[in-house]
This record gives sequence, structure tokens and C-alpha cells, in this order.
Amino acid sequence: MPELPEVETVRAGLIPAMEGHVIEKADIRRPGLRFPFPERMPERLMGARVYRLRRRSKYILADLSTGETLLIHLGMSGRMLISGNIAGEFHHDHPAPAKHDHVVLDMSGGARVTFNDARRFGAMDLMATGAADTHWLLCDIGPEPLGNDFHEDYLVKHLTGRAIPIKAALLDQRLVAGLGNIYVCEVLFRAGIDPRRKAGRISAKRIASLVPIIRDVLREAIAAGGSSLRDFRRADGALGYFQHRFQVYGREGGACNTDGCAGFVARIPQSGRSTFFCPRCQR
DNA sequence: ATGTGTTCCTGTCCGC
DNA sequence: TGCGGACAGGAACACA
Repeated sequence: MPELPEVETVRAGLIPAMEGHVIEKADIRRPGLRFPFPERMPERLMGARVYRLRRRSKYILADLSTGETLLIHLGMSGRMLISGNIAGEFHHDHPAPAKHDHVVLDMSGGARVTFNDARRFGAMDLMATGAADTHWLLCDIGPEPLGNDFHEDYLVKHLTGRAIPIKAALLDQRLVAGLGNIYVCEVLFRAGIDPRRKAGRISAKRIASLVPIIRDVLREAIAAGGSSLRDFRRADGALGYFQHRFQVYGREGGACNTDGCAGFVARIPQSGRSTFFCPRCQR
């Protein structure tokens, strides 16, 4: 579900509720999600102050005063909901736990943060803060697309000679972090590249052109508060609005938006997932 | 190395 | 209105 822009939106929304505040109560309502929760999770969370909320790829990382870091992954359907006292506004009543509310954190500032995840593909874990980079879920993830380690030479070097379709390559978190099905489709549309093309058979110049396009798409989506499909919401309950800017994702059969292109958006399966593209102007 | 398919789950939507 | 099937933002895994 949430890709980098949505996770970044959630992180930003959680900051006023969590950063600088102490976890006063941790209600763990089931043994785990995609993976079992770590041993003694409530005890390890209770009394911990959240120093900082970070993001790495599609993961939210909360550095705690206990020397541990809480890792949160939203999977496909995970949501972080805030209720109660947010940023000095008093709304004392917390709603009763709803279906699929799996973890409930009561913060010292008066906010309640609820991890709701219908499909339970999400995850939570705790690790030593200093060892966060070596956590098994994080250690093989590639560079942040908005960071300095992701650049033209890097992408060209890692795609040279690869027989993998460019769509699958960009979806692989080991190459670059944070891209998912929506944004890969949108990026390849802007680049005019056919998602089925083998990465190694695309010119270095065109591969290089993907770097600024990836950055632009992600930055625009973050600025828009992410994309609200189905039930994705920002932590404050507002909807993101980048979905209104989709050129191809979810637009099967729609007219291509490229000037002068008379094509229509097609949907094809690629490695078990839907790819949306314009066969006429993506080559 | 690179497919592809399956799996983990629940919810929603669409056609009959 | 019910029912079955397809499909959904992720990603690990087994296997050809």
C-alpha cells in the first residue's frame, strides 16, 4: 500500500503526537502482524520517550530514550490513526478500539496513536538504535531516492547488462528504496519508457533521465500529502490528493495525457502485479 | 540471474 | 440481494 510519499506523510503527521513525548501505555492487541511482535514489547515501549521519528524507505523508525528503535511498516493496508490531544488541542475522548486496531500507544502529550491494519501485512519490531541499519528488514535496501547516494551514475551502473524489465528493476527495493507500484508506473510514463523493456537495453542517457523524474514524482507526491486510494489517510485524517495527478495508474482504457498522443492507457500483468502504461508513447 | 507463481490477510467492487 | 471471482499501495519465498 503506502509507498515512500505516503509513509513520509504518515511520519510527518505523527511528529506532533509522538516526538518528545513518552509512551505511557502500550496496548498490544494480538501476537503479531506479518511477523510476531518482539518479546516483551509493551514493557520495552512503556516509559520510553520518542526522541525522533525517521523514515527509511517505507519504514517509520522511532528512536527511543531506552536506546532502542521502534520499526513500523504499514504493509498494504496499515494506517496510523491519531486521536485525543493533538498539538495542544483538546479532544479528550478516544474512540473505542475498532476492528483491526492492533497496537494502541497512549502518549504523554495526550495523543493516542493506533496502528490499524486490516490485511496484517504490516510489521513492528524493536532493535538497538545503533544497529538499525543492520536490521534484517533494512540491511539490503538500496539508497534513498531523495538522497545523495542515488544519482545518474549509480543507476546506470546497476542496470547495465541487466535483463530484468525496467518495471521490476525499479520495484526492487535493493536497487532504490521506497518506490512501489503506483510511482513506478508514473515514473516510467513521464520517462516515456515501456515498462517491459529490459533495463540493460535502455540507453544510459534514458536511464539517467529516470533519476530526476523519480525525484520529481516523489517530491510532488509528498507535497500533495501522498495518494489516497481506498482508505489511505494522513494521520490527521485528511486525504492526500496526488491520486488526482495520476497519468496512468488506475486509468486503464483512459486517453493518454501526452500532447498529441492518441493512445489509451493499457493494463498488463507483470510479475503478478498490474502495470499501467501507454503503449503508444512509452517505448 | 531472472522470471513466475504462491503466500500472508481482509475488504471492496463488479458482473451475473 | 447474494455469490463468486478479481483485485488491492508490499514483499518474502519456493521453484523453474
